Amino acid sequence: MTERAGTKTRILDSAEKLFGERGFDATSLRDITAEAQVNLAAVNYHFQSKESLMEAVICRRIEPVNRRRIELLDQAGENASVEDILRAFLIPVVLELNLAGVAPLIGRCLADPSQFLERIFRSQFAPLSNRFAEALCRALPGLPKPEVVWRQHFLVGAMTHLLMWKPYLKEMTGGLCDWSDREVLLDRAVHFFATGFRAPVGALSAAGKDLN
Amino acid sequence: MTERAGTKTRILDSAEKLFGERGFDATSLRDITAEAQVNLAAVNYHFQSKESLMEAVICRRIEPVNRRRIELLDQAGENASVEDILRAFLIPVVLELNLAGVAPLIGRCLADPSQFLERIFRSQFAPLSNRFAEALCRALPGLPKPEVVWRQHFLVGAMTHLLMWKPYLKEMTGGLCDWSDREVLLDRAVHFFATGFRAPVGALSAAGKDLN
DNA sequence: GTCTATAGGTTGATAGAC
DNA sequence: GTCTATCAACCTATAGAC
Repeated sequence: MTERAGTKTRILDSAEKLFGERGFDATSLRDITAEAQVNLAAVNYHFQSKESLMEAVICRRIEPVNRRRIELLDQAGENASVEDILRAFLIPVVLELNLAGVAPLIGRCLADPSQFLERIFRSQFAPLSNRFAEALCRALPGLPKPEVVWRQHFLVGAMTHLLMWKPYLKEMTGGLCDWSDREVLLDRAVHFFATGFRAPVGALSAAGKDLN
Repeated sequence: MTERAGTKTRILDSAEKLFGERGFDATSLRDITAEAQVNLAAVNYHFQSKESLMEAVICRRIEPVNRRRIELLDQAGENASVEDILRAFLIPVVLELNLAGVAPLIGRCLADPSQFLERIFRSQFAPLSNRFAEALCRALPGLPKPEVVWRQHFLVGAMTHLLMWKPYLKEMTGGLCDWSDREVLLDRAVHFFATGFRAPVGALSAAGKDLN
């Protein structure tokens, strides 16, 4: 950390930062090498192509996050509550992600449907989603699987949005919301989504019309 | 509709389709003119620049959606329930959006934080968000405003994700989820988020640990 | 491993004929 | 309003010296 990092690492770090800030297509290899203060050709030496670099940048951050999620899910055991499951899913990104630039990057991956990112998604996220869907079905035996998967889709969307707009959130909300206390944010999200997940299926939304 | 639309309209239609499918940066003006079967120079004649075209494409779809949201919110009245408010927010996109290509486009706008789109966001979404935040605060008097805005952030994220991945959702979920019945999807989303919004604040998420 | 130089293609934008 | 032709800038990727 105190020493100047190697060329390969510096390329990954700069690419991570710029991909997260501007998106993949809007970031050129020249932007990256300028930021990393390395030669342009070094990118094609260490990585073969821009796509390979993108994949390396993404997997470097997503793999440990998803490994950790599975680890926490396993720790929660067979009888995990909805809260336990949601915490296992959210803690690695909301609480444990140390580098500020990583959040927007992961958000981009989930927010940019393209042929390339779909491939990444399938290999990195699909198995994870299945594991969590199973756990949620066990914790909520009254809920049909499609309902669980829909609600999981809502959860992933909210988490993605959270990550994507993290740098802009404070000014967007006039200072009302920010990421300064991650533990509170985690509790807030877990509480909100656990309540939603526990909503009994079948009740028409209009049913609440006369409740308040 | 039966007649061949004007050049300007065809450019807007094609740009809308391609921007939604591939994103803004990944779509070139040449892609658009090829799809629209018009000359490249026509873009710079009818619109001044690519950015102006983007703005025109976005505003053409978002303005009526947001106008309709306000209209439905006003119709719901002063004593609107959470469900009423959520329906006013979601109906114009989930139920009333007729063109298939519009959904991914709107998703992109909310999923691509950039200086340019932030400007669009501020002008198109910020006033709307404030109106809905006020309505939600009125419907949920026990909830502090920051909590309402956080939960609104979750809602917008889920809706964005819904729109973005609409074309891929069915295969992503192994056929479990799709947009074929929009009314059911609307009810599902309204019910889920209304339940979440009604969650009493202050309860620690861990409190649910022993509930099931 | 790192550099210079450059190939080969694409981009957004425009000038000027019709 | 619509076209052809073209510009200058940018891109990714690579060849080859050191």
